[in-house]
Amino acid sequence: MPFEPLDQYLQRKKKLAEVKALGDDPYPHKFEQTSTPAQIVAAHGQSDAATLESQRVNVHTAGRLLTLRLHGRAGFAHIRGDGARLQIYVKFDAVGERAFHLFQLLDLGDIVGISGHLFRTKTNELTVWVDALKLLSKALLPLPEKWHGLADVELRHRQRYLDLIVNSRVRQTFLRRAEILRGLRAFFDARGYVEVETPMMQTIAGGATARPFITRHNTFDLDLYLRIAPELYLKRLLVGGFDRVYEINRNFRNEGVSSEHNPEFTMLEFYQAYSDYRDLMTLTEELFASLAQRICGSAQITFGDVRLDFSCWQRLSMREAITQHWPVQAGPAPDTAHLAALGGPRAVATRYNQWLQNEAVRSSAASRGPLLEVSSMSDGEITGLLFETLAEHKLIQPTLLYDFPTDISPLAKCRPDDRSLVERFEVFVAGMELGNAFSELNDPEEQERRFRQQVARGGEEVPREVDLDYIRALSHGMPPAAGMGIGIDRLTMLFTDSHSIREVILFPLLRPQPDANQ
RNA sequence: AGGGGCGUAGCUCAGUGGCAGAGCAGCGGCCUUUUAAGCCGUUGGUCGUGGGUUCGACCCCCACCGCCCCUACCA
Repeated sequence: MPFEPLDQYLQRKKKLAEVKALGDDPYPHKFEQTSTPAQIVAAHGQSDAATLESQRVNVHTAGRLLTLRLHGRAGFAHIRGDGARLQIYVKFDAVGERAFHLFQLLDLGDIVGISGHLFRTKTNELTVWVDALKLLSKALLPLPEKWHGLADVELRHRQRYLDLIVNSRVRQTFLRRAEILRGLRAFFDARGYVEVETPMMQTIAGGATARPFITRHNTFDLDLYLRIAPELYLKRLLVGGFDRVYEINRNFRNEGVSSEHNPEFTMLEFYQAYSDYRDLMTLTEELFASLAQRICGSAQITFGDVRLDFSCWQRLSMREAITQHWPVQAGPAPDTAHLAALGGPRAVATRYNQWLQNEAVRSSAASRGPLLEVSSMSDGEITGLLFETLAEHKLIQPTLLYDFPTDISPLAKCRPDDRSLVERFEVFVAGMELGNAFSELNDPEEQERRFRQQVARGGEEVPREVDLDYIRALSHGMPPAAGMGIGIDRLTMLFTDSHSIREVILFPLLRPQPDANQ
């Protein structure tokens, strides 16, 4: 079917017919490439004209035509393959009438195969002196503008293929994402972890609190949820005797989109038997430092206008974070003992709300933020909310935040000395939550009790029923273990200096356009 | 979901209450070492969509659609 711009589409169809009339197949099956443009540039980018002349390096290579400068009976062009640009020179005398005619029929965006030898032009650019030319694929649609490229963010995401052709930074970002995944696998493989895959379609969406997507299996006549976390299955594997497992794959959460959220996102989850969350704190610091080293060549990386140092971590309890980031204008900061006391968090939240209201009265302008709605919340939930409101986005340098309230951590083991807290920490960098880890609760009776509490409280983010098979698995005995989840998309944002999650997901979810098929 | 911003040629962008613009891409020429090639000529528009105000709307007003940013939910 013809696409816009129609005039150019039809023009290119006409050229395609002329190519066929020359006896050429515009879509041949293969082309023997001896080296890619990237390999040629890498191997000969430094060779001078005399060296190239004496060596006479012959190449067969291919790529997409990006620029074209015709000078009558000769012409220059750039092709790009494997991420690198290579100039080619096509001369009537060198290729003959028929091939030169084919050359004149080419459009920007066509994919061509060429053979010839390397030389340097007057301006000293490495160039292929073409002696044979073949069209490998006709492009019926034009490329975006060669100088400014494709800037419209929406178009870049909807037509990522164009973005990748035209914007080399985008290619670099996704190559780096792949390198991060390789680095993660290398890290865990080297430590004796087994990579596994667990169900993404589940009958009970557990392992996190989030609204799930629902889908349907026809033959079983069964509603299924797309998983919100692999956690409960990975821990079944701990029961089964895989003492170290990891999984890297998609989770699906039916929530809004933002620069830090996409409904499907990639998580790494790993579990390590006979360990607790302290071991994972150490492991986390090693992991981030080794990734930074592997990806950026240093433990320090640049993100926006800040320098992040992964060789130097801050460890902070949730209560300390609230105390430290309490707004000075709102009066004296609450101390951690106050936050730990029964009813303390509620009193602190009330004081915060009163300050907000006074502030709103004083300056008729917009208030500093919405009031905290804490009436139906427990102390632990309020503590979590206070942290998110006051401190989360201020944790820029790598931080391990620990001492989470038990009420917001149904899968974590309590601290032996304080049952209102669990052995859990989260990783914050650049104001983003990147990871979540804890000592895994393996007492089946306590786990069942906590699940039942959750279900009783209800809400769309909580499963409607208890995952009894998981409780049964725990009842067979799960070794003491620690586990962690790391958001790969956000991790990639950090290491590619990207400030929207949509820049690190090849095809982020966008609302379909009504005329998308026209 | 709420607030703010944006939407003009295939792409990148100007523009004004009074004939719709440029560069690139395209098309026709000239050109056998150019590189944002150049020179001459030229095609291309439902100005996001639908209403309204006006003698007249791309411009002002309203609604809707899409994207971006902030806030909320969330990782």
